[in-house]
Amino acid sequence: MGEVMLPKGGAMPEQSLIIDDARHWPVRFRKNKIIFHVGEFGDTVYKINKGCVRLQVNGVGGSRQIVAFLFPGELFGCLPGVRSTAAEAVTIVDAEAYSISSLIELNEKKHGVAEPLIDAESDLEASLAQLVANIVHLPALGRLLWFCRWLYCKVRERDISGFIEFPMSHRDIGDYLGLNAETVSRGLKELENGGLITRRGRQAFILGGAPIRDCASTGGATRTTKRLSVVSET
Amino acid sequence: MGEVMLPKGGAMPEQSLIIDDARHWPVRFRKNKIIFHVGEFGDTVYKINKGCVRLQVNGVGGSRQIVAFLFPGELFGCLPGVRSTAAEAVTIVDAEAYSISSLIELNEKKHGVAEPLIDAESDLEASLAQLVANIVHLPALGRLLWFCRWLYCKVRERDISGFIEFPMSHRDIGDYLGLNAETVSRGLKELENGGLITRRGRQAFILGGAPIRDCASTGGATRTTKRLSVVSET
DNA sequence: CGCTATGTTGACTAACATCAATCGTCGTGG
DNA sequence: CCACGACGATTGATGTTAGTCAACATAGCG
Repeated sequence: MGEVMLPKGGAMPEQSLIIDDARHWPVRFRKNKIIFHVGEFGDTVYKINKGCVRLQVNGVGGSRQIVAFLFPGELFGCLPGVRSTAAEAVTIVDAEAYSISSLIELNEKKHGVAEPLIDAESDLEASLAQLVANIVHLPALGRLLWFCRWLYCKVRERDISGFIEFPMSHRDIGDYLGLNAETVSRGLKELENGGLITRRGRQAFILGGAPIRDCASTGGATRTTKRLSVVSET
Repeated sequence: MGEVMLPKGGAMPEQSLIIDDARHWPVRFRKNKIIFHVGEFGDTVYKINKGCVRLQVNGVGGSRQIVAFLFPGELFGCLPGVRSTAAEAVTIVDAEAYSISSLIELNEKKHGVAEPLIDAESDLEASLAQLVANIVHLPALGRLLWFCRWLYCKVRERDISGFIEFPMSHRDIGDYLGLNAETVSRGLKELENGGLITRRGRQAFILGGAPIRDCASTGGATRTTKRLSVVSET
């Protein structure tokens, strides 16, 4: 109780290999390309090889709510039927596409095919629920810190000094966390001032010097650690 | 674009009858009884016959985030494996429990068994995404009006004058909409003053005199209809 | 009949959205 | 190679909304 669940770090492509016996083909999407719309009928499952995908819905007044960012090794579009969210490429995306009919066929011959798909949807629901909880109960700084820690677990590509890079814009981050781009900018600056993250250039950062789980106990950030500290009680 | 999706009104028990060939048994939960916890392994699907169930996660600092309210005819716990949310009975609940292994078995003999389950999860994801979007982009009054309209579609039990009753407390509503109980109370009062809803006694209400789709154009509420009007452009 | 949970109302405050202006970077085309 | 334009990031000033704290009312339940 009271802890914030971080997704299991890193992609697990080995688990998804079971489905590779089904018919599949490579696809590539350019930046900001719409992969599928909300409400359209879908019979294709995707597995990301490279890049970052966002799932989103169109909110009121043309606003956009991003509900998930997906990274290599992850599956999306696993439930056949009407798409409950839209999918767009944040960066250039290389993915494998699987036809659902082929997966169903395969599932009848071999058990365990459906499991990665079910797990993917289960994870999506869990992370969505956590997202709502965090948006509602954490202040802007807390949400940003949570996002940075989450991203740090997800993104495996690091440069020589351990920096990772934001694949998405501040506006994307804001549309995910329920903030606007200005607040994202201010918040990241404040986290940097508090020693919780370090930035270099435009969009590279690592979590502050200490190990991840201690990040809230480092730094003398005064008011920042008030409700922020709750986030790191893993 | 820009519209708020309301869930398809009313329960559709006839669709779920396909799964009734699987092994199932009646269960009853008392008010506030925990049906399953988040993170525990689940091999049971439930179909509500009577009452109201909430799905929720425990947020930071002991706070609670409700992610869905479910009503008669609806299924929950459809994905086998680890529960991504907890489930609790809002009222006394009568439900049917189905063992997943029995459903899987049945699915191999007869097609279409999995569809109601998949649809249930698809609906859950869609409504969760809409919930996030509405929490982020609508002010308190807008969220409450959206909730009332949604409830009015869902709850089929009405008394002679068309009133329906809130099954859940103001705190529950607040934990769903990202508001606190005080704001819920104030907001409902303001909606009533604006003629958008009518209350009688503690928790009964109907949507204001006009047909539902015109509810935002009725009433002279001045500032209320500013961003509220967007909600009703169906 | 009292206790507890829930709902209501008021005053105050802080956090974040909004608007606006500026800067930096990248990509394109002359 | 440089000029231009577009997009994203940054910074500042200001206002509104809803959270918080507190007190009280009411209903439900034993």
